[in-house]
Amino acid sequence: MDTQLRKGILDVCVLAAIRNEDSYGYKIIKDLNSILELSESTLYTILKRLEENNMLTVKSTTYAGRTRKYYHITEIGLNRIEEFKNDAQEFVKVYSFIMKGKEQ
Amino acid sequence: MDTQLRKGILDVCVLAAIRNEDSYGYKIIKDLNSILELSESTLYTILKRLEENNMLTVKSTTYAGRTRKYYHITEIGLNRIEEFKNDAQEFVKVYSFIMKGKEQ
DNA sequence: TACAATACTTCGTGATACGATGTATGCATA
DNA sequence: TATGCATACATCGTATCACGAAGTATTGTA
Repeated sequence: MDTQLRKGILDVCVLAAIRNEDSYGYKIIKDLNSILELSESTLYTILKRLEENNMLTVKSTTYAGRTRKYYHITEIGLNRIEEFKNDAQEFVKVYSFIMKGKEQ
Repeated sequence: MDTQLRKGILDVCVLAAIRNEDSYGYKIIKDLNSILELSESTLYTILKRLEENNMLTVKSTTYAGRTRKYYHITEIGLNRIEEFKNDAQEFVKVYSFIMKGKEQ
């Protein structure tokens, strides 16, 4: 997929990956893998940003001797997903324009 | 619309705006206005990039004493629009994942 | 004689994805 | 026991991008 378009959905994908249950970096990558390939550097950059924007909270734990950070979505994060619905509708409108060369 | 998502469609929108007939900056803004607001600085940046990427060609003219640059889409530009179709399909897949929390 | 509309240009800034690289542990297997 | 792979997170630097601000110049209009 085109890099720029990708940028528009990565954030929300990560939020969606932790919406139903808390998860951690490595698992998020595996879970998203079938729908969207994503490197570690990219994911951790996004997770950091999402935390700064209060879209998720972090809890550090230790599992089998390894550090593991669990991410939990916040109300603001859930709202972000909802807003994406509207954006997707706009996207479809613009898509129609692009394909048919005319609006609606 | 979210800035990042916007970035993913701006290029293709501009290409779509000149697909059926050559056009110039000021007119492109007016034409796209109903579907997508777009400032001059943004558009001219995009047009320059599209030219550098050989997605369009430019022909300078003078109309009523004012400089007017006509942009003409190339084969590569048309291909870009076609590729966007595939990207849009992927987008829809990812959208389903985000909304339903599951693939397919 | 102002002011709006037309038309294009340049500069600087803040976001962003991502490759490269690094650190550290547990586990299988040769 | 040594090697390599999977797990797990972190940081740095770079390229790309949209966009506001500001500027230049002409035509038409109130």
